[in-house]
Amino acid sequence: MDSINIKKLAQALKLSTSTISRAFRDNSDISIATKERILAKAKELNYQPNHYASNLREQKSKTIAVIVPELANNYFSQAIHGIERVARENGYHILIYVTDDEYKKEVNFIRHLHNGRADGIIMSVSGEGNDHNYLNKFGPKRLPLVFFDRIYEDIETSRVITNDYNSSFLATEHLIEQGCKRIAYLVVNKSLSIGKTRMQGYIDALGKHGIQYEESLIVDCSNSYEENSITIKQALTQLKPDGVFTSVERLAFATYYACYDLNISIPGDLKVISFSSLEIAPLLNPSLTTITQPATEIGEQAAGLLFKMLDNKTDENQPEEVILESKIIIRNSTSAAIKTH
Amino acid sequence: MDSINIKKLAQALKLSTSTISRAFRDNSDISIATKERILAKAKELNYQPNHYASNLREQKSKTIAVIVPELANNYFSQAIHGIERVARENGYHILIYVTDDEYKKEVNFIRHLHNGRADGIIMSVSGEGNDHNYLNKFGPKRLPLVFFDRIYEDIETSRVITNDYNSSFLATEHLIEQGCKRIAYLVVNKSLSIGKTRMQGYIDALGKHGIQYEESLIVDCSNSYEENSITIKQALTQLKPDGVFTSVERLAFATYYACYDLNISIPGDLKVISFSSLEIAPLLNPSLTTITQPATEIGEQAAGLLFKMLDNKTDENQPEEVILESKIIIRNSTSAAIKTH
DNA sequence: TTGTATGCGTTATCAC
DNA sequence: GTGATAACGCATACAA
Repeated sequence: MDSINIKKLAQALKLSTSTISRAFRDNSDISIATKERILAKAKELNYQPNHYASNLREQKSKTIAVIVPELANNYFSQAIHGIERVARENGYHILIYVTDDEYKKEVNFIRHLHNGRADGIIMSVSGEGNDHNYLNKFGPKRLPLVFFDRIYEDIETSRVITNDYNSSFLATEHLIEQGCKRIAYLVVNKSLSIGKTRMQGYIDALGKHGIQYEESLIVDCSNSYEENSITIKQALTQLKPDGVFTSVERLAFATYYACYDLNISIPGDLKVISFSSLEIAPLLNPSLTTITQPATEIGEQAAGLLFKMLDNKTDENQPEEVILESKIIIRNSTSAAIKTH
Repeated sequence: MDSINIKKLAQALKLSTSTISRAFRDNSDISIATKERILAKAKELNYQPNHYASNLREQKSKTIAVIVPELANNYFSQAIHGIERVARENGYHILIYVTDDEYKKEVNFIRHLHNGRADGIIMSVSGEGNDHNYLNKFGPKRLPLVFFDRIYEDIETSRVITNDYNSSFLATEHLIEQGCKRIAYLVVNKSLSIGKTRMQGYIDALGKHGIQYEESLIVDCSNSYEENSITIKQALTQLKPDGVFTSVERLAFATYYACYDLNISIPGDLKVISFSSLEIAPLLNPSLTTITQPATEIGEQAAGLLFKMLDNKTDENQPEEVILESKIIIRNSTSAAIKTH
């Protein structure tokens, strides 16, 4: 190996390795002169303390892992960006893991992260339907963990969520105010906690306005584009709703496509509102009314909570919960006017 | 520390650490019985070989770094997904670095990656305008590097690109065939190699069809949404183009917004085509004609090239170049018909 | 302020 | 087939 290391740098400077080491840590006392001499030479020889050796010594990795169900989704990419920003400020690196909504991958990732590779985990979960007690099996050795958006209710740990119940309630109410009487609710997985909370807001809003809740109007979709296309078209033709509330952006898109195909006019025949962080929602045809979550801020807050835990500023038995507000942005897809643009 | 390590596992089983170690590597000879006994106990105690110790020993990290200009962009998130998939298959982990298009961050990331943290780098560059010779300063110690999409022409290393010249030529020709006579070209940074290549296709297509190239029709935009909005509105009102070709998806969105504000009808008054990987381009108002790059495949191929290098299957002096084809998908934003929708 | 010695957790080499 | 030991590169306790 011709590569540089602390020993060679020490030799080149006729110093000991400990002095070199000190030059790279802030705390230790070392004369400014030698420190500068060392740093200069280090730069010249392109030396950097080996990350793995340092971390082995210090028992921490300055790395956090981010686990998300998908990447090609505006919400998650924005959230990750937020996490990235905060992590970078704190000198941390970020490992990315995508589960593709597969529970097994999630379990696998988490398990393999418990080998020192990461100091903490920020996750939006994928396996609500499954046994997620696996997280408790790590006992006190479990890495600091922060949930965001999609959480496991029964795992005690810090979390950043939005007020989904409220938003759903208001969204449904908005549709009602725009004249909708038969509002379908499209969800990816009814059993997901996020689906349940959002659904409850929908149900309660119906109740408040004296509209009978019909279970058939809950349309359970999947992660497959093709399947959803069929499901949604069936729902539209058979149930004949005059409003659709989708719990995920993807389902709003699918609804749009279905309406194009079926010649259903939005918002004339059908009004659509959706959870979505899409920045170009105003450019859709028609522009989409959205419940927009503060994705970037969610990421930042999640990272903030994790760093608090890493700094031992959080009582383990008192996980923190941050609840952020989403905004309903009304656009043409729920306009009471019949004519589209 | 109550945490588990190889020594404690060895004690618990009354075996030596070497035997334990062997159970976790594939090659060494070890009796099946003890191996299974070890793995079982390991699972029970939740033991995994410490990543940092292993990597310090083996001098590799099983980690690759991905550096991109931005995340909240369909192209990059799809590309990263592709990289992720291939990396995972090979048992590698992924570190993400976002430069926000800042050259300094890029240099900083790269420099700090040369401490063993990553075995290789996949990057779409941000600093074309600057001195990127810094990459050569590492000499033979430079980490294996693969460029994708945005590259430095003068750095010799493997790369995955699309045939931008061709696509631009065809895109421009398409606008001409739809009746455009004054086609503006919107670019983020003229000096970027990717901007230049794409621009040349535009210029040559004009030439082929006997249209005079006007430099004023090249509109140099920035990364700021507000600035671009002003720039584009000015360009539309002053230059009065009847077609716009944008080199980045973001500029097409900005053009749409500008047209909404200025009451310019697309495609009636102005036809728009853009490089874009947006999956919902059909849902825009009007649906957007795109040059769509195979983003996921680009990511997969880039990862593939990197692993080839890591396996020493690439001659260092013979970097590989993969050129993929983009597809032009014609939609309403370039329709010859006057009426939208 | 600087140097010496030790150990972080693992794996490879060499014995047995 | 298994065990003892050195070494990976670094950071700290302690000595000087």
